[in-house]
Amino acid sequence: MPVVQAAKTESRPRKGVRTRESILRVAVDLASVEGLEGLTIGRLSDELGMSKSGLFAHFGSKEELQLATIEMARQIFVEHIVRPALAAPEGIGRLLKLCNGWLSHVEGHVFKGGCFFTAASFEFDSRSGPVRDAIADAMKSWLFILARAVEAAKKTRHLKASVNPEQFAFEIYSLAMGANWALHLLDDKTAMSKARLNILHRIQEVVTPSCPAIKL
Amino acid sequence: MPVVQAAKTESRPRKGVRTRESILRVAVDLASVEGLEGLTIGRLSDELGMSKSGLFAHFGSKEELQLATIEMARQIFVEHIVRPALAAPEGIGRLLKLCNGWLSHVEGHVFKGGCFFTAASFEFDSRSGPVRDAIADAMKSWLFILARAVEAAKKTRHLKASVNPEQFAFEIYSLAMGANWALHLLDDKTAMSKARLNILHRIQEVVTPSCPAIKL
DNA sequence: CACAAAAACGAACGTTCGTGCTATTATATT
DNA sequence: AATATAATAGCACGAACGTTCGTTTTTGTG
Repeated sequence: MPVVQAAKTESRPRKGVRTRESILRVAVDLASVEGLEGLTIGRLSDELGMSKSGLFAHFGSKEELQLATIEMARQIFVEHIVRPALAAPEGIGRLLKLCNGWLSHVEGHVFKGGCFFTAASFEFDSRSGPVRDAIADAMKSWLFILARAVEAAKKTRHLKASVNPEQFAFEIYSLAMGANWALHLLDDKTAMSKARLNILHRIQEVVTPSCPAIKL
Repeated sequence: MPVVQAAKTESRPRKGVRTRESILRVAVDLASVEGLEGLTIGRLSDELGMSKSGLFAHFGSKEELQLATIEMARQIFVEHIVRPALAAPEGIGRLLKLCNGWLSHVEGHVFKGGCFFTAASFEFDSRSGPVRDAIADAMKSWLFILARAVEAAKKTRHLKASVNPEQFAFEIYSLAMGANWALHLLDDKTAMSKARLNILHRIQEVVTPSCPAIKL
């Protein structure tokens, strides 16, 4: 009587989940360039040198593939931007690290085509369904993390008590999105440093006298 | 001997150009929702109750259709946002009218799916070719108009001399894009009024004492 | 090693994509 | 009203889409 074995701790994952993961890593990059709709099963299987049907079996539908791709992008994002920032102690330092991490990941090479979620946001913002919801969810989480960092920086008396965390997080993120836009669409190499100045300036407006010197 | 007749002034345009225009009006709305790649000739011809081939003949290729759609969107944008603002005299008033016009067109119904160009920007920002170039061109024009309005407001002594027009225009536009994003993806009804406050606040930072009271 | 389960494949489905043709209908001008 | 031209429709194409199926290969385990 064959029984599904509960995953042993530390044991090498089954072949299936390993391929699934490698598929999704490529899918994320492909989608960040071509969009989540432009992400095609045929194109993806070509890229990986495997058959369409073999790949397809891992997901069962295109929508499932899209959702899994979003989830993978989310993990990569957390790994590269959120987790490193959480290493810093709460306060202005962590907030700056979040901002800088986000800006770096846009110019850097975490995703091939700039920020995965920004692209996905504008692709699905006028649609409905599970994919759009998943993107919106991820974005709300990110804004929440940013807002919580602002709130914490208020608690450590680095930021003025008058600051509205959600509002402020949103402002900062808007400036960051603008930088992503200018860098990729307008090919403006100076966009990132300008954005760093913009954000720094905006933060500087609301720091308390007791806040240590900041830079990005 | 058939000769191509130069368009008589004030004469009703040929049937061809009339249908072409009505096609493009629908195309703009469709593309603002489904994206410029999602804009499909079959879907578009269905929407208009005409044949694929008949519609196709107007453009000769999908890329031409995309380019024409962008051009039409540009005209609509100018008509609804730029031209009304140019009615106001140079200075802070015109700048505010530009900002307000843009924000209104996002919540309003100029394009079905929010700002056409913002969506197109993020769809094509990692690609290359004529379509991407056309979008980038349109965006540069818009930023230029915005920056020129800032510059003019400096000349009229409404804004401080220290303001960098390009940089400032970019900041304002980033905040506006953020509002578009929050409204449509996060379905945040308060996004627009928040954005108005954000932008107003940012402008207020750089007005001169001689500048009249401003509001958005 | 044997053998069941999992994973990958190859071929084909019906549909839609963009794009050519040719024929027919509508328009505009003499 | 006749006629040349412009506009549209009809049909077909090859390719790619997402998806299904039955078969074969690979993998992990007793």
